Amino acid sequence: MLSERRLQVLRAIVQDYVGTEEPVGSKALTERHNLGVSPATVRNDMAALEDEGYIAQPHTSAGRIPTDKGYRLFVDKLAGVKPMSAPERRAIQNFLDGAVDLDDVVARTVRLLAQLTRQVAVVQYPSLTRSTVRHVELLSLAPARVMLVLITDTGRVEQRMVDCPAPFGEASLADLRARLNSRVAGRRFTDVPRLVEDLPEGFDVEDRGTVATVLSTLLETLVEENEERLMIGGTANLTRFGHDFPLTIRPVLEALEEQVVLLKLLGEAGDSGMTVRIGHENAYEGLNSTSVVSVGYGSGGEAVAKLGVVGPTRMDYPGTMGAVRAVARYVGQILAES
Amino acid sequence: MLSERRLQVLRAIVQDYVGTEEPVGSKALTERHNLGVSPATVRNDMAALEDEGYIAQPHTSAGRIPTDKGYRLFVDKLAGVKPMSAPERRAIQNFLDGAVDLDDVVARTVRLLAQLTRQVAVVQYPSLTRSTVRHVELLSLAPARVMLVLITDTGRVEQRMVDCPAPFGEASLADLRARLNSRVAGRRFTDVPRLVEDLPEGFDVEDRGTVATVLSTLLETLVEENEERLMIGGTANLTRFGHDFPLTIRPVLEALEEQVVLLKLLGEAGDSGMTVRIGHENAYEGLNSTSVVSVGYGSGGEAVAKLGVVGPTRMDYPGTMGAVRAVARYVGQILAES
DNA sequence: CCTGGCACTCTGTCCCGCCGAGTGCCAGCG
DNA sequence: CGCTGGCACTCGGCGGGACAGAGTGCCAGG
Repeated sequence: MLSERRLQVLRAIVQDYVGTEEPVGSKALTERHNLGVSPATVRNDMAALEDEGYIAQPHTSAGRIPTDKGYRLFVDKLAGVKPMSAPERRAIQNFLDGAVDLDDVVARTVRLLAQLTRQVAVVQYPSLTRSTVRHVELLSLAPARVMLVLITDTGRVEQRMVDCPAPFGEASLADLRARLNSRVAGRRFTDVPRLVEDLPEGFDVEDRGTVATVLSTLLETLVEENEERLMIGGTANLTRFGHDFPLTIRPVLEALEEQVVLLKLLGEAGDSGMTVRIGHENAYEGLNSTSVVSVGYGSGGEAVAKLGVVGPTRMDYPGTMGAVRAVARYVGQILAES
Repeated sequence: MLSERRLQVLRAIVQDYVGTEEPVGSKALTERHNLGVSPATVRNDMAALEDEGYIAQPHTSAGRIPTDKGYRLFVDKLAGVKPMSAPERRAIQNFLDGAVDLDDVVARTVRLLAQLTRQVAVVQYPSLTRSTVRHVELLSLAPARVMLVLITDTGRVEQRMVDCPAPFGEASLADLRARLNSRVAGRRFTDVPRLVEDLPEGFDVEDRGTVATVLSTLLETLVEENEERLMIGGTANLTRFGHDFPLTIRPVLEALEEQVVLLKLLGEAGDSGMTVRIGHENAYEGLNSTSVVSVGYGSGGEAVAKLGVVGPTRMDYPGTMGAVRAVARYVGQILAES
């Protein structure tokens, strides 16, 4: 167990290193933080912290920098979440309130997060899985061709074309539309399969095939759309990454383009509360020198999707976490209102 | 007027510089291209080319590099468009054929372009302006609340919420839906305003306000959606930009995030044929050290949107132009089929 | 357990000199 | 008149050496 002062030293090292981007030495530490002890003492503490793996030296006789393990301890025990100031909160709210539709909400959220944190922002579109059906519309485009439109409570619209096995009259279509909506409107997506299971039985034999086809397309849509979309922004902030540029930035840009990677990344994060993944804690190799701060957001108390930022492990964790949390909260409110 | 040989020298300089990324000198030129003359002669030619502003020296006694003006001449007069090889064409076709919907087509196109050119790819979604209406759907969500869904022939779906000035019955809604579709289905977006102008007149007085509201929302959607969307990819290729990294790359990343800038960029490009904007020819300052190669694409003979790539002025113009042209052609085919 | 002192180790940087690539110019040649 | 070889000059890049500064580890004393 580390003594209280050693923890303070670690905290000071993290703070200074985040601020200056340079390895921090014992003398500078005692000058900038009044620890009440001499540099020599701090040196002993640093040696201990290094033994434990919390900090490291780039080379002999250089200052120390925190390791991933050091940041982890810092985040878990030494630093809180820095709340946004009142003006900041107002600014967030104003900015998000201007959104006109779901796309706009997501787009604004990305911009906002990127600006607030000066890092790369990632926002997942509200997931279908946890949302509910507002309406299902069926349109006859040709005798044996139906367009299926699915509208969700988060304002998202998905459409699919259905080729029917047999011609399907307007009357039957209207009938199906009515029955379908009465069963699934307002229900959760996950419940839909169960709810429509026996629906074909109420129809004429010659229409059953078509009904079944439409239903299976609907279910397909629900599943497929779990291949969720996301939006990223603030990549220009990557230029503030470090000096050893191309090498660090390249894999990050690649990762950001691979939506699959990002979705997995967000998916792995805990479902409730804020998750911080530091450096090598990220499964994807290209992100080993970055940290990901993410949190779920949603219209009710329940999270429907996640958002977060990707930045260098050397980031201002309290500030970033504060911004991420605040933005998630307000986005949730906006979604609940609309 | 420049002599034939001087043009050859310019061409050789561009080719070598693009290949090596290093200023090219007279000796190296005579060795790598058999111009049939001595370095001294080439030096005289280079001096002339420099006087005319086609090439420049980074410092006294260094080799020459092409200027924007030099690239311009190269593109206009000295180099053709390098056609894709047969296997490449097959690969393009195979890759694009796998797409399942419009989003997928665009996404695949971006990836493909980025890979082929090893640069940043930009693909504009097919514009609504030039496409036609497939169907307009109206859904009653509440007595005085209607959802408007617009489906285009390119498979795009847009939806808007409409708050009506007065309650609107199901029967009226069905009536409006039917009349609206009979007028606009299959018509071009640009014709819609004219076609629906007198529609409210056929309705009861108490419904006219609502009908007008719905129509104006529809028209709004058409206009607003001219704020067209686009997709970009291959930003990781920016890392191959040059040595003076952060300075060059930052404004480019910023420009890429500003969809407005990009749309303007594509919009400024000529409507027919391929457009190449080199360095300072780009109005946006952040892109002064990049070139933009763009071309329209579309399902018929007509362009419905544009696509292109953004790369360093020092790029392989013939190859890039060939790839851009080929991709645009195949995307057009895909759109025509679906 | 903390402190001041001391010797040691590195890195980053500046300076210098050299090398090589490239140039411009000129006189000569076909 | 245009091409060529030769020549003197310029300049950036690179390697070596010296130096300063920051930081460390260790030790003896309070």
